[in-house]
Amino acid sequence: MRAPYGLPILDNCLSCPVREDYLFCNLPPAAVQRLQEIKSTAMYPKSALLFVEGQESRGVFVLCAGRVKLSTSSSEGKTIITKLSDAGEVLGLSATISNRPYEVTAEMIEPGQANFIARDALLEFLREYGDVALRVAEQLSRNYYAAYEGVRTLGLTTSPAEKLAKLLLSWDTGPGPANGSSGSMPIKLTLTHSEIAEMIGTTRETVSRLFSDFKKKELVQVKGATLVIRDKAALLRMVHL
Amino acid sequence: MRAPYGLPILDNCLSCPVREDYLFCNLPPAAVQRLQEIKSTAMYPKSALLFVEGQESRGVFVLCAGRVKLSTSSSEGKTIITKLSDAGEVLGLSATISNRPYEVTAEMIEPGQANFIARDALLEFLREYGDVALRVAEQLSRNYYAAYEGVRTLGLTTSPAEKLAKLLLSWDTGPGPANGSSGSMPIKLTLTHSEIAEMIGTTRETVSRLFSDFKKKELVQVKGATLVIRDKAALLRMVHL
DNA sequence: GCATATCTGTGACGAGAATCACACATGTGC
DNA sequence: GCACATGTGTGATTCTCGTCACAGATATGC
Repeated sequence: MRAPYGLPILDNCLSCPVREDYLFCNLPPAAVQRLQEIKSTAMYPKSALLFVEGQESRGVFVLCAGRVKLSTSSSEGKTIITKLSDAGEVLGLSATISNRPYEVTAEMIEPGQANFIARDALLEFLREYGDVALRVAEQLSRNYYAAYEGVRTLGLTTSPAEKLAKLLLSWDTGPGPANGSSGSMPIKLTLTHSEIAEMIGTTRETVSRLFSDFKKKELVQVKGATLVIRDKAALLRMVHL
Repeated sequence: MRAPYGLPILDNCLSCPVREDYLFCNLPPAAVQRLQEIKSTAMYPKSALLFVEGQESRGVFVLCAGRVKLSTSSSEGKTIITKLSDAGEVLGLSATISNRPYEVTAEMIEPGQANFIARDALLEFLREYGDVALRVAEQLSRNYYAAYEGVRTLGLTTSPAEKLAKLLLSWDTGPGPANGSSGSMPIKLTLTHSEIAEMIGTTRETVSRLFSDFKKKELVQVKGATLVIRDKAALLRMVHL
């Protein structure tokens, strides 16, 4: 097995490297064995498409390494990014389970690796391991809540400034929720301004201007692709959800 | 048993008056019997609240008669209506199943009747009747798709005019999808302009002006609380999703 | 049927974001 | 290291839509 795109192949890709509460984690050994049999692993370069909006759903992808952006577009070419997914997440689940076309497009934003599980094999697997089916229900419920949060953000937020503040805060992996004060961990900016605009439903220029504003007001600090939140409290004050 | 609010009590409230594909329809007799035992029925006047956003979830409501609006608000008082529910629908399912607080507020917009099923009884019932649990998963998936559609509408639609056109079309129960021509069934307007504004994320004044525009352009015709779509094709042309 | 509350229509005005245009910076591949 | 593609910053301009204000129209309750 080759390892294209300069990445080592991960053999333990289903062994839940990050968190313990992912869909296929902590399963009985027999189930894990079965999963290993029905999955197929592939490497993907940056900007590879795992699946495309409207395409007949074939199965689910379990992301092992790399990051994925999920997006949807109007016929007029306007695009919104609905979610960024990290290693461990399962993509295409709702569409596969309910046998509808993929509702979003999944594109790698950095090179990575994913396991594919075809629908038929997955359904059979779920029939065999009932408790995993329950996990699927929970995951679907999480999907719903995530989409619902999107509705709240898009529907209740007035200004692009507020949306950007909310987005930056959602990226913040600070020292804990109770710490409303200033400093925070640096954030690696993997998205372009255009993509950020697509996440908050505004234009690229507006995002540029907002970053200028935020820097001027010393809310954030940007150095290359690294962003540091300097005044988390002020950002929180901007968000009225 | 009294019948307040001038409405007769519906005894066959779980017998699926409208469609056959609702959650608790076409169940085996034993399951129906069990449901009858664990449900409790109540009448509600207009603007009664079945449950409130943020409130600890107690169980689900099966709407028998009347209509309900589901909404969520920001701390600043801005409100969006996420959905209007009709008789037959199950309210509060996601929150109850995943044991989270209700994510929306459910308010009667006309007097009606609903069956309440407490969480514990529901979960026990689902454990006993596994195929109903599957139906629940399907319903959750539908909830997800509905919320996802909301994201698309709010995120990809540019103008309030387009959103209103889309909303009116969604209310249209015309002679079939293939008929893109003019005439359509009259629509009973149950919402105020303020509420319509809350559905499409704009202001009351803008909705008023849009209706004026639409009337002037002979897209629609309004007489009292009755709205008729006169030029469906033109409305469709306005919607670019 | 009258009084009061709620809803609707419209004008004037201004803030703020989209659009267009272009210069400059930063990558990326060869 | 150079050329080209991609990304970023910023001005000038336009225009939509939110806000405020108020008058008239409908409901609603007593």
